[in-house]
Amino acid sequence: MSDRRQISMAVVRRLPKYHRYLLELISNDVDRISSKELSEKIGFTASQIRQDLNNFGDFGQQGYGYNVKELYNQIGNILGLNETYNTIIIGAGNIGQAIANYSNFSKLGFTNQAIFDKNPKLIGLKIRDIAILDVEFLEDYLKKNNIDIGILCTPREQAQEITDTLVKNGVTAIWNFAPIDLQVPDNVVIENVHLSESLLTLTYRLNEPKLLHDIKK
Amino acid sequence: MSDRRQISMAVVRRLPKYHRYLLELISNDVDRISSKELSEKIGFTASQIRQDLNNFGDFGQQGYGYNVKELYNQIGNILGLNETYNTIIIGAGNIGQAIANYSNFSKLGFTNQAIFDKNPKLIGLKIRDIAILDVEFLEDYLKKNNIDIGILCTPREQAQEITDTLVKNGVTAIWNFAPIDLQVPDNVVIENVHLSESLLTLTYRLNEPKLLHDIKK
DNA sequence: AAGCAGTTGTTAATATATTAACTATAATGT
DNA sequence: ACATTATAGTTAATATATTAACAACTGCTT
Ligand SMILES: NC(=O)c1ccc[n+]([C@@H]2O[C@H](COP(=O)([O-])OP(=O)(O)OC[C@H]3O[C@@H](n4cnc5c(N)ncnc54)[C@H](O)[C@@H]3O)[C@@H](O)[C@H]2O)c1
Ligand SMILES: NC(=O)c1ccc[n+]([C@@H]2O[C@H](COP(=O)([O-])OP(=O)(O)OC[C@H]3O[C@@H](n4cnc5c(N)ncnc54)[C@H](O)[C@@H]3O)[C@@H](O)[C@H]2O)c1
Repeated sequence: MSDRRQISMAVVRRLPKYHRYLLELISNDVDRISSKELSEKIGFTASQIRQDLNNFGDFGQQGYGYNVKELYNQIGNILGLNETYNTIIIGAGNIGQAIANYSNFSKLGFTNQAIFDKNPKLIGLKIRDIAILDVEFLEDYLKKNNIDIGILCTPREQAQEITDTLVKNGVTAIWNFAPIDLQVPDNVVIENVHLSESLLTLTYRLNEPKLLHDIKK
Repeated sequence: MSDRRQISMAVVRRLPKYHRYLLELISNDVDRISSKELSEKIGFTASQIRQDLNNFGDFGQQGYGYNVKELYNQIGNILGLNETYNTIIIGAGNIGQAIANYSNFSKLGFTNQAIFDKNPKLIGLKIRDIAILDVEFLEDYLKKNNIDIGILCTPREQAQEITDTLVKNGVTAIWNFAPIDLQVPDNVVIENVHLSESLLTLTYRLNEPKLLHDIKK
């Protein structure tokens, strides 16, 4: 019987970490690993590791453990890395350029096909051989090209409008760096990278001891 | 009695979002808001909002709701934004420069005091008036200056070594962009921004419907 | 001034996530 | 071949997080 329980985000967010640690094991020529050993490296409990993996299949073998290479490939497949992805970046500012310049994403199967901006000073420039195009042509471009993921790097004010254009033209995944919660239909997936929020959790924790001491109930 | 229960990260990660929405309300001249109204905007349940806030104090008033400005300030204080922070960036590449160029952090009280790199081509250049220094002088610099937060933007291979230098010289908070789990003593707080992991959760979700259908139990 | 509607703080119930315990099985050594 | 050990998969127990319920209180209306 197929089993369509949806996997919780808590589990999903651990998967890339398994993937990363398994790659490290491969590069150290480790062939097999038990949940217990992996537990000690990765910092999850052995039980959690077995639970997590079992959501997706029986990848291990009793008395033996997991074959590192096979598990790495399986998790890669679960994460969708058996496919390749066409991306575009909208907003060629600080973050947009940083992402465009990062070469490692292509190793994972991501190909950035275009960059869009509205600033005439940027339009026409190239980043790693990809020209920055006028955002005016975004809709047109989307109609002619099959884009899987939109990487949204514009200021907050423009983010929803760009999102609407992306969604209207068939993009179903958005990696969003703007500090806003985008409105999209149910079939579109969004992953937010809210850097300021991330930074504020750090200052929270820096001050927490003092803070909790001061709270009187 | 003071009450030192430690607040769960689930709660802490929601706090910056409250802060952001409250600022938006302020800029829309909204004076007061109930947990129910806020719930509709922010997308948490009203119950959760009241629970979250009550961890830190009695900020609302029955029959009235919350005073927006006051709550905004309270949450700012909880997040440590009543203090200011000196930061340094280590690694002046794509991400390091993107962060250095971003002007909004200073509005929140973060002052980037220096940038370090080991690439001679970068050393001496300036980003928003801050010179890029030779990382050789990092330790020396830390001994002479009071730095609250290290922003780690080097490649993975160098990240632990830089971390050790930071920690050894009194830095107790690290905002880490390198794809590695840093080892630090208990008193040091780390916030990871693992961009590749974030992107992989997106591809996971793009493929999830097909994936779960294929899993046979 | 009294009563009603609205809303919090708080406690209780439920749901979810994590950890532990157990069972079945495979690998290994004698 | 058999016994022993290791270890996954799975079920059960526990812990955590979320949601719901409700009593206490406030502000507003009449
Ligand atoms: N850089 C950071 O460290 C940082 C930190 C936190 C949040 N963010 C967020 O990330 C996003 C990008 O930040 P950034 O620092 O790269 O900003 P940036 O100003 O450097 O870049 C934004 C780019 O978007 C372009 N743009 C504006 N409107 C556009 C439109 N309609 N279509 C296409 N392009 C458009 C601008 O011309 C600019 O080049 C912002 O929303 C910002 O709030 C950035
Ligand atoms: N740019 C991205 O989109 C992206 C995505 C995912 C992860 N990351 C991670 O973020 C980190 C930075 O990425 P990037 O794209 O900015 O890389 P980058 O190569 O552009 O920049 C790294 C910088 O660190 C400097 N450096 C190297 N060793 C150093 C040392 N010991 N001390 C000081 N500086 C040193 C290099 O000279 C370089 O300027 C990396 O760990 C990378 O894996 C980046």
